Amino acid sequence: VGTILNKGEKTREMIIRHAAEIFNKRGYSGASISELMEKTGLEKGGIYRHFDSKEELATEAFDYAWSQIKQYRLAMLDKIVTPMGKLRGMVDGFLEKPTIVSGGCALMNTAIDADDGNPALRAHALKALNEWLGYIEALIKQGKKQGEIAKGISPTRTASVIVAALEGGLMISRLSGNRVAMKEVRAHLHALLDSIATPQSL
Amino acid sequence: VGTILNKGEKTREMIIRHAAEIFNKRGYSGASISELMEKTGLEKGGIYRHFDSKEELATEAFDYAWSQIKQYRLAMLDKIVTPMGKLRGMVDGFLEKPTIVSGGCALMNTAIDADDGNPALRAHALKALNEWLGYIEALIKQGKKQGEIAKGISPTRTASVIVAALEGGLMISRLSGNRVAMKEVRAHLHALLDSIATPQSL
Amino acid sequence: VGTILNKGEKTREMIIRHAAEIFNKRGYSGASISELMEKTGLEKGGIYRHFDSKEELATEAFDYAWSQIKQYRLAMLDKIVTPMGKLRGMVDGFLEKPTIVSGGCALMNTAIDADDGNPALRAHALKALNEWLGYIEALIKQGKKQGEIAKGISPTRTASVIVAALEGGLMISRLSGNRVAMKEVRAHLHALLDSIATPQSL
Amino acid sequence: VGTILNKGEKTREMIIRHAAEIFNKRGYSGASISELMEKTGLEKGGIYRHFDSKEELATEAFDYAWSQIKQYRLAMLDKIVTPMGKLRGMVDGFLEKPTIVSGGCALMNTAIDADDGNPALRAHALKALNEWLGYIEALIKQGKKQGEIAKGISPTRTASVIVAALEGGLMISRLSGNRVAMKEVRAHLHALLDSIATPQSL
DNA sequence: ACGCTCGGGACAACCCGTTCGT
DNA sequence: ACGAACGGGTTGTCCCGAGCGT
Repeated sequence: VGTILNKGEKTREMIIRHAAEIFNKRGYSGASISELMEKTGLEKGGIYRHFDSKEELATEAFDYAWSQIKQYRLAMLDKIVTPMGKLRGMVDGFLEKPTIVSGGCALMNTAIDADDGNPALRAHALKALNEWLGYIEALIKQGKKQGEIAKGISPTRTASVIVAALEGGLMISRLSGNRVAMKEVRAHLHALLDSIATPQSL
Repeated sequence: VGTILNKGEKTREMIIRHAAEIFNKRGYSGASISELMEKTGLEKGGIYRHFDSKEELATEAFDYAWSQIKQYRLAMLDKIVTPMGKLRGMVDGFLEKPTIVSGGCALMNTAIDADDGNPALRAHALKALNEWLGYIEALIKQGKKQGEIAKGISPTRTASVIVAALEGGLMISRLSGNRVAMKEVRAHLHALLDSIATPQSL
Repeated sequence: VGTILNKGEKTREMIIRHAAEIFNKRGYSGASISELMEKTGLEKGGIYRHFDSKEELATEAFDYAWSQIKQYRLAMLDKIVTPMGKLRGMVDGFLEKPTIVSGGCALMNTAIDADDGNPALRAHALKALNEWLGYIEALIKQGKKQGEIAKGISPTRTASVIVAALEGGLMISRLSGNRVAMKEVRAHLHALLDSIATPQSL
Repeated sequence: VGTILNKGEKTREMIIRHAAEIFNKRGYSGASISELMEKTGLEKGGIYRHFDSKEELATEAFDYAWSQIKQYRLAMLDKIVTPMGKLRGMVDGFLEKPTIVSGGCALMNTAIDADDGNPALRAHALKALNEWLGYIEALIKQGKKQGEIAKGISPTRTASVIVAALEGGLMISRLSGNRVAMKEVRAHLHALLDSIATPQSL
């Protein structure tokens, strides 16, 4: 962002950008270097100059995808000030734009793809998940401190439920080919948020 | 089950059984016929005698996995009579035994794996999903008819939320390596079920 | 022909009939037992009961094809009495019906297919070729004896030229997709036959 | 020829050279990439780098074989000036060196091999055939213009007959294992050429 | 005797990720 | 950054035999 990159670094970033999409669509073993060659216009040698192996490429691609997702989702919540507002905005954002990198949610895709074998990739996905959960938990705590959210509410539970419902809803919607499940999940989560808000904050 | 199978049909079923596990663990393109050869003890000729292609094998393997899951989950709920009881049992069953076929939930795995490319497999997963959603919706309707569930409750929403939360929770738990998320989701869903129950039924 | 065949022999003959067509179309290595299975409606075991190997099948199929060709071509010449008439009839017959077994001339196909490797098949083709050449040579000799063909004419040369021109013409015609070459060859061979006839016989 | 080739192009040409021989000997389906690997000393990857498929390899191999044949046959006729002389030289050349690429005449082999299925290869063979026929027809026309060949002679017929007889004769000779038929055909074609020559040119 | 069911194992064509010299 | 080559992997087809049932 604003960083000045020399030629090699720009190429590397360009490769990662295309790789992120390919890995997200095809999965680790379904992705192929040849498809990456086509998309980037580079030869194999040109790719392997920047990465030692497919696995390294995959992890960097995931990190890139996740950083894009974070950037987009957080930017959306930037102008909202209250924790509760941010939580509602996050839920709505998932319905409006469920997919940042084409191919679905990179976190879920990678989690499912890497959970048997490929521990390196799995670790990166886990880190991303914990960032997300942690962000929500922090919002809950902040909301409680600010009197916006009731004292008894468990940050862990709320975070788990929100992430689970959003991801599960996205999976259903993508498989069904419609947004029905996502909309239902959104309505449910708004109701959940209503229920954890303090009376005076409503 | 009690069916009498001749030799070929037994072999075919044995292949599918192993294939279900392999496909569920590795995904479609990560699965290889050679691994299936090792597991079954058969040579290629012996496998391809029963299936025309990897894709046919994959769809049959998924169908088998799904039938196993249904059978197990439904058997668990067999002795429960009320719709609400069945719903609670379903939620609890997911925590107690989240995985029937090793490698995770075959439905979610296949949904994620097949959503870009492989429309045949995707169609089978979609059918399974709709069976599940439909089963829950039917329980809700039945509960309403029996006065156990409040009239205003939307079967579609409830079904979507339950499935989404369970699957999303499972994804989180598998990635985290612990059952925290699953437990939180269970608690949340029980609260949801409490909230849709009629006062007198509690 | 008129022979009474029991069940096994009838099946065997039926297999050969289909095999002749397949081998003639696809060549030895291009032909596959599975295609033969489809055509015959038999399973592999049912085929291999009657033949020990693909090679045996191929040679028997060729012999069958050649016998069909001979039968057809000779029957056509049956009512013609003079040697010269038979020669002209043979040339004309090639234009009218260049192919008895579908896929082209079995003799040429097999000769080309088997000339590198597959000596058994090659031997059968050679035998067939010699039969044909011998038949023509015999006609020439008979024609000379009967005063229909000039004394100085070489049977070997005439036979070689006729067979070569007919087969070469057929190859050209099949490749071109039209009968031009066959017609030119026929005209030429008729001129050749004119030139070897004795003056009084014309 | 005098072209400067870089490494890849040299390898590619080397592969084609070996492929031409293999395809000419074994036919399309009888040829195998493994044999090509042995002959070239390359591994699979090294071959498939230069060609996308067996079919592409086969057509390029045929084109190469045909170019070799043309080059040799035409070089032989280079010092001969009259059309009639070139025709006689062509006929004689076929007896002296009937085969340029080992395995027989690539044109006839490919024509027979590809006439059922493999339309791409067939098209290349057809093009080659038409080049040859066209070359002879051009010689005939030129000979007529120069008064060396009688006016009434049909170029098409003469070309068809010459090619048919040569190819047919070659087939017989290769099958018989001797040159008898080729010699007879040569004698016959010389007589044919005598007969179409104008009196004064003899 | 005949035909089918089942399986073996070699081999087919082709693509993979990767390395290395230039 | 490319171009060339490697070698092991992929799915799938080949021909064939052993054994069962009719």
